[in-house]
Amino acid sequence: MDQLSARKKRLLEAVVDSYICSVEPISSSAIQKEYMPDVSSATIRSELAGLEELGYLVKPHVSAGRVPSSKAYRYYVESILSSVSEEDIDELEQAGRAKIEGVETIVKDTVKVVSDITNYTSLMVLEGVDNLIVKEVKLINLGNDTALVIVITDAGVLRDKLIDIGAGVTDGYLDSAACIINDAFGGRSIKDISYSDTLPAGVEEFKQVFDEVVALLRACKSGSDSQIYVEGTDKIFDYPEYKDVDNVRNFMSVISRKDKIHELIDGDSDIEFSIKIGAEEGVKNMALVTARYAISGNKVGRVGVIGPERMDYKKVIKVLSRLGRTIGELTDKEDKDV
Amino acid sequence: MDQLSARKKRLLEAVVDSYICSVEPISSSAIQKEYMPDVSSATIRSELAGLEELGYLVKPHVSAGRVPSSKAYRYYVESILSSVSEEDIDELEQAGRAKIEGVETIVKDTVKVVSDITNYTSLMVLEGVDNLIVKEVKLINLGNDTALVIVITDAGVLRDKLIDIGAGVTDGYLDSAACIINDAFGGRSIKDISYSDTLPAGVEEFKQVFDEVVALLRACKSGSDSQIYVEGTDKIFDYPEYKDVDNVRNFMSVISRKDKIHELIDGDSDIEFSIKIGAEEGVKNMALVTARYAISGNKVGRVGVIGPERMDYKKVIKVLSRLGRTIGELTDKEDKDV
DNA sequence: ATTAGCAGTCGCAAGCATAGAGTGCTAACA
DNA sequence: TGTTAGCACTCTATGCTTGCGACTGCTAAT
Repeated sequence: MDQLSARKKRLLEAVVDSYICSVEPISSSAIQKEYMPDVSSATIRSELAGLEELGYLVKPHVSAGRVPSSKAYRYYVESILSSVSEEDIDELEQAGRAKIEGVETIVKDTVKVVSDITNYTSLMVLEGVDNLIVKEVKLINLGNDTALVIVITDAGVLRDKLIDIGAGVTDGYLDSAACIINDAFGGRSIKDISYSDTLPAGVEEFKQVFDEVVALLRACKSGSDSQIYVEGTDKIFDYPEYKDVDNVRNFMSVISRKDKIHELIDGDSDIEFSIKIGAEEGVKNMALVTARYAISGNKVGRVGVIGPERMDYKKVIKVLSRLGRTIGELTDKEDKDV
Repeated sequence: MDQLSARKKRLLEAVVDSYICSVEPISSSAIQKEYMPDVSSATIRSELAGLEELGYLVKPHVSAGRVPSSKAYRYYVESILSSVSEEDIDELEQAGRAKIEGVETIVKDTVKVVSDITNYTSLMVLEGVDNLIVKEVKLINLGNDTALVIVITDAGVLRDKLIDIGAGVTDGYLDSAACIINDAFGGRSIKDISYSDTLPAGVEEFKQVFDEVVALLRACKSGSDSQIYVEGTDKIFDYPEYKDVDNVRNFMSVISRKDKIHELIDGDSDIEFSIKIGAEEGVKNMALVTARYAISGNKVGRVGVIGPERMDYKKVIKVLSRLGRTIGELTDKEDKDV
């Protein structure tokens, strides 16, 4: 990142701030009035020209004011982040609730709350399930040759699924199978489980069930099975950039394609804040801000918002960095409203 | 519905058909060329004027052709339906799969398939869960003072949820509770279960669990808990009417609000095809076509599509009325593709 | 280094003329 | 009475011109 003079920095921030709220090109005189009454607009103009040359600002046309480029937003965000990280970043964390609610409920609540307080479309990606530890696998006979498999991890119930078992299976058979499976997998992390896991010798009769469970656990591994929750899709219509159908379409095509979202945040799973801005980072005319999220101490994925490139980064980052606290207050409040 | 002359009927259908594919106002001469070369455009004009007076057609402006009104679409659909119902309406039905897949999976698959073959946004509403019969309720101790409740109905696993149980609960306690609960509810339909159900005398120790289960079953009753699945949201961008952001916004506001969708189809649960067209029926500039759907013989809700007012009703109705068959072929095909 | 002043550029809205599409009406016709 | 040809009329869409307003970039003076 370039080294800017103090004044250029202030200027750049002024442009971004102004633009974020007005969504119209910012002129030199506007900045002078609101931010720097002590220098003339001409001075500001020449500084702005410098920032433009460096790629931070763009002119829609020659007689218009300046608009921040994606690069400007990135710079802007950088400075917000550096000040936040000194202050306070909580690990975004939901403890306790996991026990009673299950992962899915927490996720849905969280997404809703984030969308409501930021007023942007929010999303949550479950991943990093890899690192959860299998506490127990339960097999429940449902009759009709089917059984329900429940995987319990240290972060709560991870997944349940129906599997087909052979005809005439008894509860006793399932109990034994469960024992064997728990002996094999209990205490292991999901990422360690693979198709090369095989039955211990002497209990070949449980092969079918065993294999089904292995397949299920494998399917939990990141990618193939990871869920994405989106909330507040219609919030984007509040923002003028989405008066343009192309932008809306673009937006929809991102949030409705799981793989696209994964592509965007893949590889950032260890980063506190992952921030993607603009076409160069895969989100044309948009920004995607996500933060790491944990339930009962286990990193399970990322929460964040997606919206216009000129989104209110300060607010979003603040909300995300305090989510653990905020969510408690917010859900309490909502319970009363409803 | 008005009684139209045979020629007016043909004419009206011609206009709707043309408009459905061109999405541009239809002129008298265009109709003459394509549908009625045996009469002059002047004759057609005077007939069209009649249809306009009856409210079936609208002119965007005086020197434009005609565009069908919502009323015209309703008439059009009526005639399609009457011909279909004579032919073949299968009960939309998924049997067998329920056993192994669970309700949710089937629903998700169905919605996807409908969206893919119609090329419209499709949705499915689970309701009428009321009529399912409780086969069994299972309680599974997960440790940490929590238990998993699984409700098994004649249509498969309906719902599972974690509940909080008192400390120090044993498996035996849960087994006994399950017995009592099954004695109370087994074989009954969900709609019959209410808060006035109380524990039999002499087993007050199970009150907490019992009450939790009642609450859960109550929550399954229509409305409070009914799920809506939507697929293919971005399909609408293929249609020119959604070049207009207001329409998109409108569309989004419908499909992202559960209550709105319910409002629209509430009361139609027994109707084979529920078709809502235009503002007068709650969907401005849109049409919503849904059909009854059953899993293993139990009516569980409705599947359908939502799209522009001038959607391809023939195709949609055909797809929906044959869904049972189609879905089999389609999913087979997809499995190969993927 | 900063500034005032000014020329230059561009977008945007309004005004106007024109071409094209389609209708409604009327009078004649079968 | 239903149908038709012909014509006047209306309205949209497009392109062109013009003037205004909003900025900027440059230059010369401080």
